[in-house]
Amino acid sequence: MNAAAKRMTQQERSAQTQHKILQATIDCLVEYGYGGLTTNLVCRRAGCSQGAIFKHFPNKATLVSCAVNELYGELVEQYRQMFRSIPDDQDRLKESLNKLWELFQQPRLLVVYDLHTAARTDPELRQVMAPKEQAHRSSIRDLAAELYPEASKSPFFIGAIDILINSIQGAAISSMALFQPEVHEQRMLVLELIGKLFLEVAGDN
Amino acid sequence: MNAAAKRMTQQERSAQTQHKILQATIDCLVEYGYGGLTTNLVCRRAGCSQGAIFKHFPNKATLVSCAVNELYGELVEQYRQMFRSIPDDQDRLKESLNKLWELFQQPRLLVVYDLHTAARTDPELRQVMAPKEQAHRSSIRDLAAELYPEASKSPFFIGAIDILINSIQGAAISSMALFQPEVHEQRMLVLELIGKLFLEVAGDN
DNA sequence: TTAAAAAGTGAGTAGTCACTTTTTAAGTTA
DNA sequence: TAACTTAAAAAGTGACTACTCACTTTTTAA
Repeated sequence: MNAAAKRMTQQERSAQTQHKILQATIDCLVEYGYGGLTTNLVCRRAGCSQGAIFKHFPNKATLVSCAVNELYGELVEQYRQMFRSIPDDQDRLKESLNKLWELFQQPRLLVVYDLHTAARTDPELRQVMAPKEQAHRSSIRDLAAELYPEASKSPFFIGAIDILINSIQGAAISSMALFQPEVHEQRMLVLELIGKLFLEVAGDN
Repeated sequence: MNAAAKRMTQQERSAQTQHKILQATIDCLVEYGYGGLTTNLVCRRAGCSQGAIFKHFPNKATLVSCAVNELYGELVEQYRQMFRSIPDDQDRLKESLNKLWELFQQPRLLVVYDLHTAARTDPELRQVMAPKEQAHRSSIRDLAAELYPEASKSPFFIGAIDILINSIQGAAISSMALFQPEVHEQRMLVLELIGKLFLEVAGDN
């Protein structure tokens, strides 16, 4: 089959299957959700045996934990790249909000909400998620402060960022149960209002 | 045991156990989440046999669907009562926002978010949740329009309500994974900002 | 009083789950 | 090369799942 992968060191071999397993776990989370995640599905998608999973990860909880690590890392990197690509002109705020909205609707982030809600009744998962979400939030705040240094001095700044994230996040979650069209209609209104709020905050100080 | 419950009509008997089962289902959803819901747990909490569940509900999906119906009904009734109790003075807006925040943090509503995220990867559940959430949202909008008739004429009104709900909802979901303190600190800031936004919308027209 | 109907019971079924144990293959070192 | 070590595959294991079914108990109708 795979003619390219011929001779590898044990370390390379091990690292490769570990990576395959983690990516497969994320894929399964996207497709089946946390509730539908099984080690069987993961190993089939990774193209390895079930035993291989337990060779690298002592149990399912650890597997999920490591996958979450991987996922958050990828997401934060994605933000940085995306925001760096926004030109520094008048429409920067509008562009930023638009991009952020898109980012928060993407399947990979929907998984994060899935994990959050599951964490409510799963203490072990909660312990994993708490620090990840903390770091995630503050990296978004830092990014916003970098982009809008003048606004970041306002005492309302952090609050405004949190409203922004929460409302985008809340919209994303509602849209999981709701069907899409209405949410998209609302998008413009929501973004306009948040924009207003932001300008007010920025001018407040 | 239950000396009071002696002679009942079949209809009464049936209705009573059906109600017990639905309440037990909601309780289990609160305590164990959607992912941890089992018919075994439900029947033990309801104090009946597992067979009784399947006498009244053809399968687990239908059981959950009926429990969701019950839950949403109770929640909407709760809103109405709560908002009616707010005095019509200057601080009404602030009071409303405070109450709303508390409402959305209560365990029974956290279950709803759980169901929303589960609905993403569970088409059957999604079909159940979609109309319920639609009705839920519009009943909140109606309630807000009743309370703030002048603001409700603004073209931004619905958008503002949605930001409000989404951001409170988003905060509630983050707080499931996060630990509590930080969220509570942010609460005042968030509510103050949303209040500003509201006043602006109200005066906009 | 008695027959029929409805409600409720609880052991049983097939299937799935996370995880283990045993076996085979691949890579490393003498 | 042969002896050894590690990785992965294959084949379990027991616990738990939703759901069923033969049966008992309670209510209704004749």
